[in-house]
Amino acid sequence: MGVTKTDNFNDEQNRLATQLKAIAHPARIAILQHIINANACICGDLVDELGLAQATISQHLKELKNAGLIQGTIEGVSVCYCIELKAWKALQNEINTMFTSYKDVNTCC
Amino acid sequence: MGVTKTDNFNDEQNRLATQLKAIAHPARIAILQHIINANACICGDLVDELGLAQATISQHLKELKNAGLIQGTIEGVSVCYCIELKAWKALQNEINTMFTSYKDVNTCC
DNA sequence: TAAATCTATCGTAATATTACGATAGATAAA
DNA sequence: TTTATCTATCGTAATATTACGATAGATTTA
Repeated sequence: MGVTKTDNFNDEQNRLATQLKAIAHPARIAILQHIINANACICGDLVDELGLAQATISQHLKELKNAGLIQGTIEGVSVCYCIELKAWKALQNEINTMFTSYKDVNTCC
Repeated sequence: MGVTKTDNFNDEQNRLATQLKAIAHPARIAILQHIINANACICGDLVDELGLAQATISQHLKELKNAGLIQGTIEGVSVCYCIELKAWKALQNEINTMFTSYKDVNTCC
């Protein structure tokens, strides 16, 4: 198969999984870190930085855009990408909620 | 292709991506939530809870184990799983570091 | 207008992931 | 010992992901 059985899970679980998948790739992590470090935005120099083909970078950027985590603005001939603060904070929150929901009570096996 | 070019990225980026991938699936999120909610541990009732085949659940558990996020203890005929606190906290920290590294300075596009 | 530059998309090949039935192995119960 | 119960693994089919060359579209420069 290869199809995730989305119906078996609730919306929250599916949405969180989708967003996590968006950042669960070294290239996309590197892209996000680069955008963050540049403080402002970044365009096609990601291609030089990451050593991946231009088509590949573009594809990764698209996935981050689809996840709503970044936003692109056309600037002349190039495109400037930056973090979408709202979605960024929201995802951070959701992840944190999951992680902090585990209280270490020594009742485990 | 389909092979991630691991060599293009540093160890931190690759490790983080691997662990994120481990939790970037609704079934595995549901499994983690279930383990957390049960407070102690959980065995094969995940099969009843999630509506996935036993082989599928076992496979997901294996991936979480491989990521070091859970730990299983044999208890008679069944196996009891629980969160691996150390790895859990470590991942939470790494993720949080990434998210908080973004300071919203209004210099973006 | 023509050439140059940058990015997105298409098509495609290689590989990974997801799910499940079948089955094996291990322990408990009869 | 035999049977029942539970979990892991194997094999496999369906689908998704990753990467890249080629190319198209859009804008700027010459």
